[in-house]
Amino acid sequence: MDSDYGKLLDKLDTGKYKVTRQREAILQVLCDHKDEHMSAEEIYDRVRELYPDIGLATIYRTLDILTDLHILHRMDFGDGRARYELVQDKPHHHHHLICLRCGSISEVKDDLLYQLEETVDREHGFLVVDHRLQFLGYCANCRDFDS
Amino acid sequence: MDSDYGKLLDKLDTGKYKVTRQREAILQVLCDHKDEHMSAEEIYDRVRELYPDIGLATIYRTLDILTDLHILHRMDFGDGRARYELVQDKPHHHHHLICLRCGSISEVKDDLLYQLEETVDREHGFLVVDHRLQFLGYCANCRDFDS
DNA sequence: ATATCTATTGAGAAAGATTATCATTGCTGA
DNA sequence: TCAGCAATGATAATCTTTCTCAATAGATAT
Repeated sequence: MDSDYGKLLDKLDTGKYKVTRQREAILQVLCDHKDEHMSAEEIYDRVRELYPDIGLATIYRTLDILTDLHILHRMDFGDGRARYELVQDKPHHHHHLICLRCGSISEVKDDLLYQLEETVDREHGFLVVDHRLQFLGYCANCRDFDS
Repeated sequence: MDSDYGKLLDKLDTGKYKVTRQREAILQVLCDHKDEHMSAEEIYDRVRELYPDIGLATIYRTLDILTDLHILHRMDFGDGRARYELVQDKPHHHHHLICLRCGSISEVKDDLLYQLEETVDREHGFLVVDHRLQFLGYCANCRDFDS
């Protein structure tokens, strides 16, 4: 485990921000659901099991902070709400498979895009710092259904 | 020109939908600004120059229809609003370069992703029907600035 | 042309996610 | 203990998009 609860706490506790019980609870939830791509609302629901009186605004504020600290990645899958994912220590580039039927989101590892980024730099003078690649289609469970 | 105003009108006039003056004005604007990636609000502002009394709801409704008819592509660049692009006759796959400084959006043609889609099918059983690829970085004009 | 039948429209309300406001709470350090 | 200040919770506000509904306008038959 390269980003368990203890390490996340350390990343947050750098003097700039206080380690409060609300923030601890949020980190705990993120850590317990590493592989899901939760929305703010989903995180909110789960944090309230640990800290029932937390406010939604605190969730949003904390997610902003964690994103600034590069503890979290904010992603947009086009469903009208942001989703969050823990940043891994080794920045393994991966892409997302979004099922158009059941909405499931899974991942593919891949680094094939480096050559493409070079082309973009060379031919368009565009300096790439990040990319987003999403495949839309039907997952293994859904591809054999009609509708 | 493979998708000028006349052709667009024909695509809309298939019996399922009526060709109204509002819809004509919207098609005109889309046609006159082919290479921009306009939001609904931007389209609204431009259509009002041709048809001042049009309502915003009509813009949204028409963009929905045009998207259903595959005349338009709805895209999400993560800035909190949908953007639209005319579908070209030949489906040349292209990706978007989004400048983090000035917000400009330009395009790269590329088909390098086919092999990746095959891999995704073979190794994950995921049937790809579309993809979204966006590069984030700094365009030629902005890459030499500090902030 | 006229009447008729619907699809379409415009205005405004409503929804849903996110951000801003502000009084209150609770650390922290002298 | 007290002062100072970051953090919090409740709620209002914002922003894009969708919904509702009465009024309008296009197409067709007369």
